[in-house]
Amino acid sequence: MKETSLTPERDETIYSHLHAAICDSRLLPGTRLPEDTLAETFGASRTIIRKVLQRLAYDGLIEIRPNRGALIAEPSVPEARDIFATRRILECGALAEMAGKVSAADLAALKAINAAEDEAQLKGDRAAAIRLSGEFHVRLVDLAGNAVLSELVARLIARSSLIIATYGSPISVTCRHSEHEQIIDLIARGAFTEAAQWMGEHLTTIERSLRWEQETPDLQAVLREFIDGSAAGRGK
Amino acid sequence: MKETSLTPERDETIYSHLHAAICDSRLLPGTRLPEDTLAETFGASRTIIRKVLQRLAYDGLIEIRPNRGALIAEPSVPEARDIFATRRILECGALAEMAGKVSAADLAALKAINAAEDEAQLKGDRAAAIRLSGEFHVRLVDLAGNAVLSELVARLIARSSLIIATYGSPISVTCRHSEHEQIIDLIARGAFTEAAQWMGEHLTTIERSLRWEQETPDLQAVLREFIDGSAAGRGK
DNA sequence: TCCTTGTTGATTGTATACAACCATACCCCA
DNA sequence: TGGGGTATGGTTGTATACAATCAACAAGGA
Repeated sequence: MKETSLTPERDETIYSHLHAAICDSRLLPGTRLPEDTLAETFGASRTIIRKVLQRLAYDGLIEIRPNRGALIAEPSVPEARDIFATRRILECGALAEMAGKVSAADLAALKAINAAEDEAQLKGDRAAAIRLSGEFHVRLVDLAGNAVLSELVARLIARSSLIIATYGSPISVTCRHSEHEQIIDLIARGAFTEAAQWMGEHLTTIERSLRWEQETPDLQAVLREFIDGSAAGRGK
Repeated sequence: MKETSLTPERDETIYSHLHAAICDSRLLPGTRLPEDTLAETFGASRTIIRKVLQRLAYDGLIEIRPNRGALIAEPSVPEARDIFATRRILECGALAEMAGKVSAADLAALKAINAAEDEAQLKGDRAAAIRLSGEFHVRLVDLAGNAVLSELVARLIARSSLIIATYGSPISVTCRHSEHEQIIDLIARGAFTEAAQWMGEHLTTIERSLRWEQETPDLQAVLREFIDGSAAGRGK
């Protein structure tokens, strides 16, 4: 891959690199992003880095705390629920507006993505599986032919990968292959209402597979348990 | 109006000033926004102005052309249609999730906004009427209790004011008072499904009241017609 | 031991200088 | 007279220097 594009739009390439790294869970929530480090890494000045960081903050992928620097966002539980609820509204709405706009080639492209995701899952490539799963949802919404809608959904899906990185269990974090297949079949049959209903349940399934409770390491309780254990069992 | 806030977060205040000016149609689509001029006006350096402009560009309220500066965005017809279609999906979806969350105080607040809009309309204060009409929609969606959804809708409504500024006829550009009233009534009765349906039709009504045709002065056609007219003496 | 307070190092916030670029206007040549 | 190449002014793009801020640490006193 090109290391740095010397000519134009360095900020664009830096942005996409960071965006990809976050969505692939190669940069985990909570990771700090000092401007100097990034500037050195990408061979750019802090001015460029700053522009990129602001854009990522708008996307909700990082958080910029005044005077304290940027870090990969850690979505709160309410925020995560809101994101999935909004995705349900948007993606189901997209399906409802898709009637008569879907070609056979579109369906074939979706199937290809689905197959690639399946393969990645079998090979144990978790990052690729998550990325392809997201791409399936994005491409699906694209079929509605609404650029504004597509962009909103793409952003929410990027944030969803942060949610999965924060709350997902190591296994079964991504969509079940069969559910995507089912949606494709329903669209092929022109059953858009049923497809939308399936999509709603599909997203609910993903949301349910997350572990909301583990948030907040609960330092107090952990330490107390440790002290109790050492006090009752072996002396200090 | 306050000229400059000397203390902190100048960018925030500058942003909100510009945002308000755009949404109130005091800055019309196509207006150029040179960095120097803005910097001088607000008493800040170009660094601050740049940050604000990027944020406005992200909101879709201005367009930044590389090396050529920023200008108030002029939404294209397809973009405008997409924005309204997306609003329909989101606002109707919000209504559907509102069951059991609406208090009497919420309804009273909506009625107050509606009354204020009505008053502004009677007084002929077009800017205030547009602003209050938008505020009604935003506050309504807030009742769903989904912060992510609220933010998306708020952004789309801000862009809608640009659409109205570009394509709206001088009269009847804003929502009809009675339609907002009707939605409040339906919510008060707990008829959220009907309210969502009404909202959909309401947004379609707004969209239909715009004049899509006048966009693109159609230079080619105009000139050809002119030439034909002078050449043929009258017409074809 | 705990709390307070001053210092220090690192990091971000802002302004400004300079380079790059585009659009206009001008001039020369056919 | 018109077309094309070229200066020029004005505007944006980028880097860097400096100021402001915060967190961590150390030292002093109760």
